Amino acid sequence: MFELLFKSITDKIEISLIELDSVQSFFTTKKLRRKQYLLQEGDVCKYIAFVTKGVLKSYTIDEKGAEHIIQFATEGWWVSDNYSFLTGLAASYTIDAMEDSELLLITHAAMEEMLFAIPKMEKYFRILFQNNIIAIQNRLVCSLTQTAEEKYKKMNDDYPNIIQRVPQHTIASFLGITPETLSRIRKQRAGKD
Amino acid sequence: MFELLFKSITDKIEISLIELDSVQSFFTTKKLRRKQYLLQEGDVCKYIAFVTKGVLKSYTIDEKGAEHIIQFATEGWWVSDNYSFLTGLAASYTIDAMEDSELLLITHAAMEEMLFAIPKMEKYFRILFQNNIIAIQNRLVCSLTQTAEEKYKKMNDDYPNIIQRVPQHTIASFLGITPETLSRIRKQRAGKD
DNA sequence: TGAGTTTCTTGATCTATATCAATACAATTT
DNA sequence: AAATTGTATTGATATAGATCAAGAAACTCA
Repeated sequence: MFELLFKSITDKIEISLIELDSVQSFFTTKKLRRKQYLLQEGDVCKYIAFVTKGVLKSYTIDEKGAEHIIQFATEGWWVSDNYSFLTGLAASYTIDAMEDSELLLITHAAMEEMLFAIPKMEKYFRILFQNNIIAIQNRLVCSLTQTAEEKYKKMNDDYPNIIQRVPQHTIASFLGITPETLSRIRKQRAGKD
Repeated sequence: MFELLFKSITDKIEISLIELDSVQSFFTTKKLRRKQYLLQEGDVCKYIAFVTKGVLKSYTIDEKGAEHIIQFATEGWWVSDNYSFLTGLAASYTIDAMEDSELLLITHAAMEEMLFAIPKMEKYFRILFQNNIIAIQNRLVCSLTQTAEEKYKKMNDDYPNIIQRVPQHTIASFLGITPETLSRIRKQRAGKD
């Protein structure tokens, strides 16, 4: 259950088994069925979640009811509405499971306690977030500069795994294009590469 | 010189004056003239920089020589190519000054030393980066969902200050639209609000 | 199993924004 | 002050991708 989290931590910082054991004690586990919510827009994001199994998506919903995907989270990734989690204010993102999933949850209070008890975990999260910034900025550049086809190709190269596990119209939303456009791109591309 | 940095720190964590004094010792100062580079694409990003005066932009350059703005940094903001800074590999962003500017610089080695000497600075950067993620994700959502006019209006609301200090075609690039489109939007909008 | 839902495809049409081009204006530099 | 360079405007035209619409697969779950 905790191996993936421990790996994520030991990849970034030096930490003893005893301390890892202590880290573990601040988390609770949760299973989500496909389509179940972890967080609904307007609620307060009580936990940040580490995915040990499954796929989740976080997204906004516009006036027309269309979803705009912020992030996919699979095994080994964190997911939350950072803004709501930090401030305690209403979340603007919805998070739900796209497959039956298993999570490690930590509340805001438990997080504070953990960081106080094991200060080196600050470093873990600092590095985690720094890597995250790099990834999101990269995605932002792509969204500003690339054509629909280039975006899809890059998605294929970077996250082949996600493409296989997630419906096509959800990929389209993640890339900021319509499902119709993605369908046409795939048709054109068939056979390429 | 260091007041703005100290403010940024004390806004986020509890820290003594003695420790702040120690923080200060890890930085060097630098002045940049308008149009001078802090970092050129392909070089290694040796420093992260805290802006105490002026405006900088970080951007990529495409095959056609067009700039795509990643970020503006004014007084009180950090700027760097995080990826290059962390890995020591070649930077994909260029950073230069749009006004005569003053910076506080810290090298990778000095940063490591500082975080070792004053571990609570990990918390400062963790919070800084967490806030950064919120901001970039927010920008990403806007770039995926909003029209050119909505983007420009939001930019006006969120960063009126930047709009006044930065040429219009650079704002356009930041928003992912052409200068011509921005010019037309401004014409239409004249008188609105 | 089969009725309902969800997802994908394809075609016809529309539109926001890009591109190309020319001019005018403003700000630096010599 | 002239020359150079950078910036903004405006018009004409092109186009990538959106939207609308309808049918075909592909799943799910009673």
